[in-house]
Amino acid sequence: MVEQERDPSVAGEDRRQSLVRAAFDCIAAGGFEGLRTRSVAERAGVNIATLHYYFPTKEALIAGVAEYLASRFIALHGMPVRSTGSAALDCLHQEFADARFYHAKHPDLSAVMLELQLRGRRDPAIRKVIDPLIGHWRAGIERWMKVGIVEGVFRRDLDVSAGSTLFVSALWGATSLALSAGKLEQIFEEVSRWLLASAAQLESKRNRRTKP
Amino acid sequence: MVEQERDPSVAGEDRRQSLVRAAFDCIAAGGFEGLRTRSVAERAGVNIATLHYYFPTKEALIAGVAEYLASRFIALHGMPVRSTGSAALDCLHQEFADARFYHAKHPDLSAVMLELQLRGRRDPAIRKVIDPLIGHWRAGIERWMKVGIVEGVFRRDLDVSAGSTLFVSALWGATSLALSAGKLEQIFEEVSRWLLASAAQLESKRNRRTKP
Amino acid sequence: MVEQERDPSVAGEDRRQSLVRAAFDCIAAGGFEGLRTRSVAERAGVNIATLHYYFPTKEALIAGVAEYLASRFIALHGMPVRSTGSAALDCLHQEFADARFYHAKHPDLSAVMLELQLRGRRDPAIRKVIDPLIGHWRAGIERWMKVGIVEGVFRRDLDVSAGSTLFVSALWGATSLALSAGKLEQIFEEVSRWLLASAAQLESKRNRRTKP
Amino acid sequence: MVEQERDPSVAGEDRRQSLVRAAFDCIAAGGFEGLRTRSVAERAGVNIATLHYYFPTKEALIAGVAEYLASRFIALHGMPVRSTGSAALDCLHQEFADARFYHAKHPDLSAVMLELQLRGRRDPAIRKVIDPLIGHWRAGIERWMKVGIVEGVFRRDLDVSAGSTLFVSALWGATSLALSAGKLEQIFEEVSRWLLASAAQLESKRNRRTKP
DNA sequence: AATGAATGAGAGTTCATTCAT
DNA sequence: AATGAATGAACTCTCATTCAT
Repeated sequence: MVEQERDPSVAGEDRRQSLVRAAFDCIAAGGFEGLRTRSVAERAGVNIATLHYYFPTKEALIAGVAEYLASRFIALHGMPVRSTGSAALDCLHQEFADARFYHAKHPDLSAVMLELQLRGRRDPAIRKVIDPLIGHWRAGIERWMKVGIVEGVFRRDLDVSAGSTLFVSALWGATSLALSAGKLEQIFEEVSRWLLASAAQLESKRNRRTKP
Repeated sequence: MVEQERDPSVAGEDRRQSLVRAAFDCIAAGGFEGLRTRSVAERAGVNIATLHYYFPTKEALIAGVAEYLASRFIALHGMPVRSTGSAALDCLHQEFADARFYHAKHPDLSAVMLELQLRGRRDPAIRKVIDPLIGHWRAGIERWMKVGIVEGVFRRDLDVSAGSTLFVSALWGATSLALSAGKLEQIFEEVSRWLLASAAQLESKRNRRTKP
Repeated sequence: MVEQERDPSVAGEDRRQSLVRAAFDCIAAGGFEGLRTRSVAERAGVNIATLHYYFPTKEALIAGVAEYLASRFIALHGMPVRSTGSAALDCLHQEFADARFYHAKHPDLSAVMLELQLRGRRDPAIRKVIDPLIGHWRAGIERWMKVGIVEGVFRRDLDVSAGSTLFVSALWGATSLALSAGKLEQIFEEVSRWLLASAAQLESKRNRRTKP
Repeated sequence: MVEQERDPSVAGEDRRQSLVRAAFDCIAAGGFEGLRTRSVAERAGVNIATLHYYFPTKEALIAGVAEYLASRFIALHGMPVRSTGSAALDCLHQEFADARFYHAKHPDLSAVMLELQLRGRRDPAIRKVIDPLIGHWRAGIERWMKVGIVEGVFRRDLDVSAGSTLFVSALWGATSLALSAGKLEQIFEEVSRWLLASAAQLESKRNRRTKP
């Protein structure tokens, strides 16, 4: 995505970064199947030999992409959702908002994420980066679910371990299936119904949100 | 998975099939990234030129795999789950059972499915096969959700369109993230809590299931 | 040396042979240091991919050259020397004549032999072909030395094991140092003086040879 | 063989020397085929660009190695052999002792010598260094052979020109074929028989040597 | 229907060399 | 004097595809 013209002032770690970014963009555009070191070098505006100066092998470059993705994944967030009165529900809603945000503004991010995760099935080096990322994500969800229960907003009998796994699975599947922003919003409604202590409570929360 | 030894009596459409199956196995084993026509031909026990006699290009072969997958996906099912008294809940439970079944007995099926779906992002020919497959699946879920509502087992206010999408997303994500059979069973509990008209009703259903 | 134009009638084992010969010529011309598979393929009049169809790796090609050399080394001989009355002396003289012959008519043969032998220091696969070749050669010399002793032409106290080793070393060194044909003839005189039972006997033999 | 750690106090001509020595070691270890300027620079503990500051091209570096070899070849000697009473025979015996010495203690020296000599076939710059070296060596042998004749120890009819060539060829061949120390000693016995005026004389010489 | 042989294009990687600093 | 960064050219090897048989 980011076009990178040759720039003599860029050097060292910056050049590494620009190569990783170029590789990232190439993967986003054509998947691993179509990833060519020459294209990456070209996109970064350097010679193919320069790529190998920074990354001895293609694998090393891909590992660099995985790390880069991890950093971007953590850094980016969609617009904050309006409060429902429950910090927990807000937070989970935020996850959906982020997914919409990625889908709309950074489709490459989720594309590369999916590519890496699928490749991770056969590449332990990638698994070592991606699995913790997803694990960390799920753990965060689980923590907020506990908060929601303490808040008295979520069901008492919610199994936070299974629940967070289900939540992550659903969001992952939605990303994988490339659901539209509208669909994402719709299914969040159902997620709310699943989590909230009562339908009545949900309604009161929603009203507060939509009529502030 | 299916070992295919060269058999002189096999001819015509059968040879096509054996090539598609070989390609399927290759994709299951190494993904698209590692798919080599030579490996496919070898696995099918024929010459590489023979492969090209039946499939002019690699793309055509892959399209064949997509169609083959569609047929297998519909045909296979896991062991039937025990009845909960609700045909609808049974059916959705069956979906989870099938996912477990694929995961355990036919990991190649879900692997190839995931590969194809991801590739579909860049390949309209594949999308044309995979998207209807998933759409058909979701529609089936939606129909059963309606039945569940009519049965009086599922919540009245369940949005069957969003609900079926959420259900499919969750199951797809679970497959993609390679959740264990145990985890799958756990998250189905939460899916039940989400769908059922009341927690009490769930309990009564569960009791009937576990103590028949 | 042998230019090889693309010839559709050439196929199978013949093509292998033409590739080996081309590699042989390349090594003769530029040593291992300058051996390029592309040059070999070009010289054989085929595509580089064809070379790899017959020889999966460069190493395999080199092994083929070693075997080819072994066969040529055995097959070729210089003009037969005039008899001195001693079969043994004639035979050893013949060895020198062969060396002259190689030097004059097949300089590539000795060049490749030297290259292979030097490479053998680091390449067991080559040693396995070259060492037996030299060993076989030395054993032949040793046998003839024994004959010479029995004939009464060679010294009684000649140590045939050390002697044959010395003989081979000298001839190998002479080849390596690229001695001229004239020099080779001269040093054979000294070899004769070393081997023969007496100087007188040598003279009488030589007279018989030069004045038949 | 000579490990050369980066030393800031080393400069100018010394740095050149350390690079040449590093190149020498690399050739000894892997031959010309495997000679990489980067490895040489690394071994010398300097940057690859520094190597090119001192040697504009790889060829120049190799030429430097050839000269370095010439200097080392002259400088080194094996343990002095016990006297046989003949200075000439002692000297030739010393040559064999030196060959054994090189073989045992400085295998790199003979390895590089062989590599250079073989490369000299295609590289006039190397020939210009190596040929005089061997010529000088042969001339020395020839001088000692003359001394041996004057001493009355060597045969009167010994052709010192051919003889010295034969001697050098044999020793060169022995080195090339990597004869063991034992074999070298054995073949020297035969060399003695070839050179000495009579077998009786040899025996008397040997007795004097072994029972001093 | 089936194949062995052949290939053009291109893959990842290497290497001697250069250049700004 | 010395170097990190950069590169063009070339390397071995691969692969989908073609073609004569």
